[in-house]
Amino acid sequence: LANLLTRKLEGFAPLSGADKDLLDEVILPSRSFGPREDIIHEGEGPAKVHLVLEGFACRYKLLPDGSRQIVSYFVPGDLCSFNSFILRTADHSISTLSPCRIVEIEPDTITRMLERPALTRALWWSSLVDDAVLREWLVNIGKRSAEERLAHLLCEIHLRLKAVGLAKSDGFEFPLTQSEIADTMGLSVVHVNRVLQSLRAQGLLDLRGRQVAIPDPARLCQLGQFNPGYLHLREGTV
Amino acid sequence: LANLLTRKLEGFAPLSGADKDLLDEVILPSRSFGPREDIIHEGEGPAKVHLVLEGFACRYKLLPDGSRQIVSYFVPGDLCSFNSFILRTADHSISTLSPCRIVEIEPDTITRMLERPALTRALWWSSLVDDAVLREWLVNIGKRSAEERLAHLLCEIHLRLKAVGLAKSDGFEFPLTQSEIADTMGLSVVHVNRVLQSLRAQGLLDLRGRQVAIPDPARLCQLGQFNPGYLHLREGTV
DNA sequence: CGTACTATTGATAGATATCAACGCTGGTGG
DNA sequence: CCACCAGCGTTGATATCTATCAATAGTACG
Repeated sequence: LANLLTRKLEGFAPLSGADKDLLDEVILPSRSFGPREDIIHEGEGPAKVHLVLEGFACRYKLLPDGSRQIVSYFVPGDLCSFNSFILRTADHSISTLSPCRIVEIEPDTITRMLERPALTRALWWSSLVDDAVLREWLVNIGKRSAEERLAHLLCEIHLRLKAVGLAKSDGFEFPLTQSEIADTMGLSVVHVNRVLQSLRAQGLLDLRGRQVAIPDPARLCQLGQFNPGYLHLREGTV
Repeated sequence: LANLLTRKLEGFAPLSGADKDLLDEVILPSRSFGPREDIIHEGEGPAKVHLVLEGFACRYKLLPDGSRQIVSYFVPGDLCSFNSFILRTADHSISTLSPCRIVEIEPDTITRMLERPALTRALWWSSLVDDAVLREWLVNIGKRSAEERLAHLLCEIHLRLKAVGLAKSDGFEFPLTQSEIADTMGLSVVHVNRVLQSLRAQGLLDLRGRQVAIPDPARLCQLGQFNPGYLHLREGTV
């Protein structure tokens, strides 16, 4: 299992040996989290930066009526709370979805990383890609039907997981609940269930247990109007 | 008319005299744009960074069916295309909404700004706040009814404009078309029109011409579940 | 073997989109 | 100066999508 962070940051530009050594050091002590465990609570002050090594996590916001909107997923290789390094208080919470292995990076270490121009640029790039994903999610929820939304989401996750070597070309492990998918897509659980069945019936997507099968990725991309440009991956990784 | 960029960046932390001098120099040559004029096209390579001095602009993405989703607004003091400084190609377009006065900042100048730690941090902070706004938009579109959405949007713009001295406590200039609002909120024009009428009838919001009146901001905030924390403004500015 | 969460199904209600039409306004050209 | 035109706001009628409510069945887990 190579260094996922290195692998991800090199999706932007190659790093020097010294940079990679530092990254190897960064990911040393990792911690296990159970599923549905909060990592950062809304309103908390600056904290460590978190890096997901294994499992799925998410950023979410709670609404007054108790419902929640998930605003990002984190898959292995993703940095979660980089912004908490700068902002005074978190405006959202972060929690695991599945069991996770996570590195908690100390502010000092971050500072050391930011002393290296190539790393700084790579981290910056990475956070800009996160922004791009967020914008695409906004488009997804704002403009697409429930069926298109789900197709698009699964295409995105598929590609993101492939980029870190965690997906086969015809499927991947996806340990989310239908209710969590609903919270992500701004849909009700019932409707998510029906749309998933419809996709299954069309042979586009089979989500059962913690496993997704995508028999024909191209067809799913077409339905979801999925254009991977916003992920800013290098050619080889797509 | 003070330097809006300075004013905005000092919303994070005070800047030194030298930093402010540099910012004063940065905003020197500005350019006028008409309404509905594209500034950056999706797919273009790295370009200048843009700073809005006057007017409203937006970031948007086009969909295959020709409709568009607006994913951010830019008001005076906002930096538009900071990411194009790093990413290879833009995954979205930027265009004016109203007539605008805009500064085009050369990459060299940006580099000079980034040589100053306090400015770097302030710019970073600013982009993190943009992210936070984007997340809140996602919540807005994902979870709130059309009426709540519009209320929330107008509360946000109200506060953002107040932070740069461009709004009175009971209203502001808002030169957007109902169709542009619809493209922002993931709603149809017709529905936006009806919701606006309903809000007007409730005495919460009067949008006519290019002017918005908000007789009772507190009541509007309540309807929109608007909690300004995500804007990360300093106390004084709220 | 309960208990609790997850997936599923049916029936119904509500919100929002779509289609079509019309008036108003500001600008433009004759 | 007036007539025309395009874009915007508005209205009504209807269709579609998605939420909500309620109930049941499967599944994991102590």
